[in-house]
Amino acid sequence: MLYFYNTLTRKKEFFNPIKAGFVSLYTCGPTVYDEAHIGNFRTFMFEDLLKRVLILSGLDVKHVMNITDVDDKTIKRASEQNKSLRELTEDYTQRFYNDLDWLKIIPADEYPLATLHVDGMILMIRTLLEKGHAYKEDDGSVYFKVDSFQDYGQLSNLVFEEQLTTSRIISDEYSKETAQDFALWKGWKPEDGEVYWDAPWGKGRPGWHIECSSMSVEYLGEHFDIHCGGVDNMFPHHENEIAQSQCSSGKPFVNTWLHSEHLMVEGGKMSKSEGNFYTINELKSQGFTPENIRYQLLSGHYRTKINFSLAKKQEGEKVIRRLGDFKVRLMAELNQDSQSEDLPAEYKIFKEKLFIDLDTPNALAVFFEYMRKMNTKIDSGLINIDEIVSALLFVEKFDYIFGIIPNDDITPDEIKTLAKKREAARIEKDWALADEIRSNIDSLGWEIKDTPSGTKLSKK
RNA sequence: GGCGUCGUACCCAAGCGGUCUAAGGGGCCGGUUUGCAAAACCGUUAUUCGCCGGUUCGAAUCCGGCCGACGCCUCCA
Repeated sequence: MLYFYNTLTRKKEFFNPIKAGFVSLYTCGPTVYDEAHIGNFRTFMFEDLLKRVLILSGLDVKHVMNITDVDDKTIKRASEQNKSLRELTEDYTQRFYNDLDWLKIIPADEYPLATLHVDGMILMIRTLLEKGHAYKEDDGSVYFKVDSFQDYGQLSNLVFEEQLTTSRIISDEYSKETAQDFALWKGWKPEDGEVYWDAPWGKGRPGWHIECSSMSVEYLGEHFDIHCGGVDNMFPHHENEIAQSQCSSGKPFVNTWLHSEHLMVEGGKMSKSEGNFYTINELKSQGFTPENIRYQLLSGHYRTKINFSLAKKQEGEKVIRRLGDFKVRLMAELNQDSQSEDLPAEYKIFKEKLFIDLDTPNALAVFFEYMRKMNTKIDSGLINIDEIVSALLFVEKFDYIFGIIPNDDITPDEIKTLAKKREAARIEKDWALADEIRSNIDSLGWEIKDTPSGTKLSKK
């Protein structure tokens, strides 16, 4: 039983896929004119979480994420750097994939590039023109006629007559009938250089919103289950997608819209135009691990603003170490065979938390309490093999969702050899030598712990 | 100006009218355990939920006002 907060209705709703057992999921991807920042990845991480929870619940997911590889910014950046549009966007797209991989985000099934799907967009624009939802301007641009779609504003809950005319609207360089009309097609201008496609109404390039409408239809059909993005995409991007898609197909577009809140940095929104952002590479060089970033991003609920902070890094390190130690401890107790495949009762509660609008903070709390309970049992020696096995199964499920338990043995041989020498010294009760070796290991960046189940090494 | 979110311990963060003398995590301090250290475990850290009123038998939770932070109103995850 899955429930999600649907932006369209502003309520938590029971999730019922269009086709039983299958979910069609579209998530707005990056504009590849620069490296993505941690704020962007908050959204991609949330979408990954959503996908993992859908899969955990037993559904098959088809996930499509677009890559915006043509727009004002990409064209501008390419020309500044004296590169072709293709060179620039391929580079940043690759970096984006690398960052996703590093963060342990499950890849989408499809990453359609806007530039390879212009034909579909032209078709959709033609339909909109034919149906009277769009009009051409003298410069070769085509605009969507917002007045022609009665439900415009339903997602973002905006009433346009009352809107303040902001400087951005006033300075809008395109001519159109009414301020809120938006571009489906942008007529070619000299600064676009080589970047243009031929359309029946003249050469130019697609507007931003049309790519998602067109590509989602192509990969998921006219009517699909879930569409998500950051809150800032609610308006205008998603609002415009709804308008385009519903007017062209005459059918409902998306059943469930999910939006993640912004990531803040020093109390303000992280954004490229403000210049206050961290890229993944910057965080890497600050010593962040993927697990630590995942912990920071997943320990708050996706619909609340969270502040990304270096201060929370220590907290993350501690939590990750505890979880890793717990897993190692369970493995060490795994000394007999067991046929048990049962998960502990707490797993059911854990799942229920996640199934109600991705409640990661409470799911974490459930797991931590369980972990404490199990540690106590192991301490007391009153644990049986079935409990160990089911705990390990729970750990596996837990980490499938959170992905914050680091991968196993990465200890270099040099350190292992030292640890063995120290073990020998300890058996001889040569504490001085044992301590000397320990401090030696310490200075090499590794920590040694003597536990009831043996000596353990971990990276500091 | 319009729409909207948030303000809970030293820090992060649940809570959505009674089970709240408020979960979970980090930190601090004290303890058990241990060759020492670490880990693990136990205890301690909010009679109180930005402030002021109201509704109610009952409010962190609902309503009103105020203060403060933040977001959207066509670049934006």
